[in-house]
Amino acid sequence: MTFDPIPRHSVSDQVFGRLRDAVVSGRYAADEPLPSERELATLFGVNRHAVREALRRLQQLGLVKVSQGGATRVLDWRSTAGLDLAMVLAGAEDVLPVATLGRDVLEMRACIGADAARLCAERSDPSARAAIAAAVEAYAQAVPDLEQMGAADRALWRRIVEGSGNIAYLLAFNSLTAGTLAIGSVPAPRRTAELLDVTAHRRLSELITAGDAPGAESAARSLLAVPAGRESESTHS
Amino acid sequence: MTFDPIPRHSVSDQVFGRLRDAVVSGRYAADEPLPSERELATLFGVNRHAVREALRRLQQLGLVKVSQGGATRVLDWRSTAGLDLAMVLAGAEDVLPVATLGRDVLEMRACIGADAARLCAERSDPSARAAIAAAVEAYAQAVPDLEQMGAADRALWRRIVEGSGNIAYLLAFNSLTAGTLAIGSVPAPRRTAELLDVTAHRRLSELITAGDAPGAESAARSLLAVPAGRESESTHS
DNA sequence: ACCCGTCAACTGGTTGGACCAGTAGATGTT
DNA sequence: AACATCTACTGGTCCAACCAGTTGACGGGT
Repeated sequence: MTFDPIPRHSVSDQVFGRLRDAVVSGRYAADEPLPSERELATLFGVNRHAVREALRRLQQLGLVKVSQGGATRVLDWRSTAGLDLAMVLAGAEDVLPVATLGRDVLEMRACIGADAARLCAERSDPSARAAIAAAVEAYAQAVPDLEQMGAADRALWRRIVEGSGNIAYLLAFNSLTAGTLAIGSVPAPRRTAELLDVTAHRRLSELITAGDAPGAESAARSLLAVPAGRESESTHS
Repeated sequence: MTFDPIPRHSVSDQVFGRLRDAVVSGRYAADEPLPSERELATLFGVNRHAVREALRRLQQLGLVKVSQGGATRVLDWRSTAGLDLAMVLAGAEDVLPVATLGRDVLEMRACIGADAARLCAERSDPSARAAIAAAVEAYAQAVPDLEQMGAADRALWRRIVEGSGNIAYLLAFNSLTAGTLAIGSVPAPRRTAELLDVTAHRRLSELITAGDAPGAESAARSLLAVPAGRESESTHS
């Protein structure tokens, strides 16, 4: 039994969360002006500075556009927000109108994972390959404990993505694994099956070490394949 | 000749830029504490609130970890930053130690574009396919003007990614196209060749409309293929 | 000599209020 | 109706103070 630290959100964090949910859930239409900073401050019962810090973060995410003199307007996040929104969306739970986000993340994970494995087999250096082999071993060691295997699996994929030498893939990997999204919200049986397939993981590592790019790609692809049909269950209207 | 608006950065924006560059360029090692907010404020000659807003944005990007009572520590952005860092990195120019970022973005674009085309052919609805066909036409209309073609091309791909129904792909697409990164910093001759191939674009649209998933995928893949070798030139040590 | 509680000197978090700067709409003139 | 102007907003910045945690040094205990 492990104790999770009690989450202590600062005032501006909470304001951020509220505004994020309001924007993402579509309570404000695109281009609609948000209440003024002073107004939000009184509405939330906090100081204006706290509101400003929250708005800065929303701006950073691409959810709003603030402009001096004019009102702060809501943006259409589908066209302006970056992938980082996915990790912050995990905290929004079923507020958002996208119940398929879990499937989407898995699909992207499969797509990038396969290509990263290919590139890794193509151009990783010996030390990176050694790290991958070691990660596979650590993964095999953890075999009975599912939670531990999950962590080891993630560490292994990180090594592979690092080995691909593609910074964009690495950053995307971070976006996809951060938050409890990919891990917690999709504990599907398929995920368990993937985790248990130690042999396939070993084989993937061997293919990469052998420099077999097409082989590594297809091995990774079949390992990460998203189960067809049976979309993740929706919890809202 | 069009006039770009003169960029007017607020104080906190500038502080953000400086700190971002300092962190990304590795001037601060991972886990190293940043100077205190009060100290930074006097160093930059600005108010503490401006520094705080900048730090909030850095935290949002995954570049630093602030904790009350303790110092604000720099994180290893390779393991904590999300894909959004890519769009902000465009402003960092040659500050960062990764000269291959342009190639990386193109690789990821190809990877996601191909899978999005596949999914789009698989499960897009008629209206989405009509939008794609229309976008192709608009693209063909712009044929002499390279700049206009670039814009139309981006609009077309957006339609395709939207048609894939994958939110994660859409957000990643935003991350990759935002900033002048993918567009400006890689005006390679290859890019021009891709833009001029109107026939291939038309064919891709037809394959999607026909619901030919494998065909659309391979068409997209060959259209987006990143040129081998000849890494983007480096402008720093 | 070592261990451990206490306390002071940091750190970030929050508040209030004041003023600057830019925008947009109402106002009044032509 | 068209236009300049002026006012009442908007966000941007600053100051100054205080709250709330963390850290490490100091000193009394064992």
